[in-house]
Parts: sequence; structure tokens; C-alpha cells
Amino acid sequence: MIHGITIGKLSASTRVNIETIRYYEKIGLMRKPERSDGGHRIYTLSDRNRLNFIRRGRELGFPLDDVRSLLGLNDKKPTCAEVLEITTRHLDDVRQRLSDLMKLEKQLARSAKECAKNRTSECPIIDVLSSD
Amino acid sequence: MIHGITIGKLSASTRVNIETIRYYEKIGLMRKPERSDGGHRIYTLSDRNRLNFIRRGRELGFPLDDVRSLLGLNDKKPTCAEVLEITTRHLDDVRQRLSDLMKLEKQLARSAKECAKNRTSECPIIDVLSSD
DNA sequence: CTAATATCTGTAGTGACTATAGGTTCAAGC
DNA sequence: GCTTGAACCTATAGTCACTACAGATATTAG
Repeated sequence: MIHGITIGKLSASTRVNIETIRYYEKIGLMRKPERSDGGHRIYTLSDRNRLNFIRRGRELGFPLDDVRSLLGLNDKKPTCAEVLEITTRHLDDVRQRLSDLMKLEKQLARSAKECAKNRTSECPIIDVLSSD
Repeated sequence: MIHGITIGKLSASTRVNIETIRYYEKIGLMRKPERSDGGHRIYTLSDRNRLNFIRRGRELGFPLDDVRSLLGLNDKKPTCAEVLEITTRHLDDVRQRLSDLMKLEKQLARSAKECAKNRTSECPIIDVLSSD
């Protein structure tokens, strides 16, 4: 027990929710840790590194399946080329969403402006939604 | 049956999936339509207008709960001020996501660039994910 | 030893659908 | 009228990445 970390400490030191850690274990992203006599999970520093890796991947918006690949859990450790491929694909996806959101922002901003200056008559936003 | 529309026609004319239409009915966004003798749903033009309204709302990224409010299903028909409030809140949300995604895009683009020019050594993306 | 805190398991809920299985009805052609 | 194929029906489970809860047990501080 010299290096044992409880799930609470692990959670606090990685900023990953306790429930999320258990969820990662269930779906095989985190290995099953040893247990105390009473059944509590005991983690190692290596577990903490892995969890931090996962967290950073998620912060960069990689889906868990990509994180799995990046961790080398699907087959083998990915080559640099494979990592680049996963990243590029993800980047394309992010850019697509970005472009969609920008269009959305424009439309909404225009509608809101219309609505703000036109307080008397029928609501222009409702009109937009109702019109064919 | 002069004006009856089957769910298939409704789906085709609104570009909303058949399953989605039935789902909207289940959660109370669409009213329960009449049925043919055999139990098939029969819709009216008014149903089509409502469904189009919902679709446009969704295209503008409003969550279904907002759409519900905009349709006046929660209490009464919303006033123009209330519509503006919902829209403004949603717009804030969109802008937040936009800003998050832009940060993300920057980071990913930088990583990918690093990786592309540095094909020989250890993968820089993996390094980023692994480093503390 | 007790009380407070931490952890355990298992299940259900989130949002907005989508997919599937296994059955019934409808419309068109003969 | 009959057949065939398309369209439709219900009900359930799956998606993604968690989050929340209930009810029980373990650990730790004083």
C-alpha cells in the first residue's frame, strides 16, 4: 500500500469524476485496479498517467474511440502516421462543426436583432420558424 | 380522407425522418393524429406546418425544450419578449461553443502541423497527451 | 468506539434521435 | 378477387459520454 491511491484522490488529482473513472473501467479504457480487503479500488501512478492521458484527449475533443486508439488499446501502439491521421480526421470534424455554428450564429444574431427593434408587431423569429 | 397525409409523405415533404416523427409524437411535440381503419397515421396540413416549424427550430439549434416553448406547448403562446429571451440564451450558448471550438481548432491544428513535419522522432501529439 | 466520510454495486436517466425485429395494412397490377 | 411488394405498425434497444441515484459497506479521525 506504499503507493496506493484511492479513487477519491485519483479523481481529485486528475479532475476526472469518480463515476467517470468507474465508467472508464467498465468500458475497458482503464484497467481493473487492485482492491483493498474491503473492496475499494487502489490505483497506481501509472493509472494516474493513463487517466490524465484520457482526460487530455477528451479536452481536445477526441471521442473515446479515438482515445482508445491513441492509447494503443485497439490493436497496437499507433504509429506517428496513424496518430496524425486520427488527429486530422478529428480536426476536419471540428472545422465542420465550427463552420456550421458560425452560420447558425449569424442567423440567430440577425433574428434577435430584428426582434429587438420590432417589439410591436408579430414576432419575427416566430415568423421565420413558421414560414415556408 | 380528402386531405389525409401518410407518415411517409409527411416525412418526404418535411425532410424529417419517419422515426423522428413518431418520436415527436411520443414526447408530445406532435399531437396524436387520426388513424386509418388499419391503424396508419393520417396527418393534416396543419400537422405539416407544425412539423416544419419544429424542423426549422432544430436547424437553428434550439433544443427540443425550447422548441416546445416556442410552440406554446408549455403554457401559452410565448410573447415576443419571451421568444427573444429564449433566442438570446441560445445565442449565448452557441457563441460559447463557438469560442470553445475555436480554441480546440487552434490546438489541434498546431499539433497536426508539428506532427507532420516531425516524422522521425516520437509523436508530438502523443507527447502532448502524455505530458503533465 | 463512534460518527462522519468515502467508497461500493447496480440501475436508470440524459438528448435527440436511430436501428432493428417481427408483424400488419395498403395500393397497384393482373 | 388475388397477389405481391412497399409502406406502415409497435416495442425495444442502442448511440455517446457520462451523471445521478439508492441502498449498502468500508475506512478513518477523534
